[in-house]
Amino acid sequence: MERADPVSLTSTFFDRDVEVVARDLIGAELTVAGVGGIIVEVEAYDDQDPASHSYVGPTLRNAVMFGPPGHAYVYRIYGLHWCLNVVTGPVGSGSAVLIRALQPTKGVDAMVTRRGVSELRTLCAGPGRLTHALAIDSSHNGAPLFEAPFSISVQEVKPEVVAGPRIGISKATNLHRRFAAKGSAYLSRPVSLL
DNA sequence: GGTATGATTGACT
DNA sequence: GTCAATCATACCA
Repeated sequence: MERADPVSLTSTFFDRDVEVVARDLIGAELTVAGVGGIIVEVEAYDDQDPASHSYVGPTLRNAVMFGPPGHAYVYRIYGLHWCLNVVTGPVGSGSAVLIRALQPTKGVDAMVTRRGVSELRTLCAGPGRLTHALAIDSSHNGAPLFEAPFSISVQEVKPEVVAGPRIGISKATNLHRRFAAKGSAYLSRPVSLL
């Protein structure tokens, strides 16, 4: 049988508007050292967005967001979890896509061991869970996601994408900048219709 | 110098 | 449903 192979993404993919990249990332496969899965949930942020870390302009913490597209912005949240973002273009726009949930496909055993749970549904369902499962931490901050140990590739099947309000923020809740694979069982939470 | 606050999760009532 | 864990950053004195 014939089928197209997955296409690995390069830096140009990320050098576009943050919402466009966010939608296109749904259904792509993200792995770190061969461990990961299909991206099923993301959120978009930029420097015009009161809920974004980049809203206040460049600082030591968010410097990576204002750097080249395709690089990882990793930060600690609530003192105990890591969150993974992909910087998007153009350079200096302070925009990034928060990766919120994966459907596990590669290296499931390794992820189960790291997380200490075996249910696939919750293995990578949430930004903190996902980074734990893939062993992502501050050492990856600023690293290019289109080079080893990272890999992002577009799959042959593109899920239908739905949008809704973002999760866990108190500002700009009217913006529908959360994107998810419709009907996926691996989301951190169902997409609200608000 | 001190203090308030989160793009969260897991445990518990 | 409520709440503690735990710390880098931001902001105020």
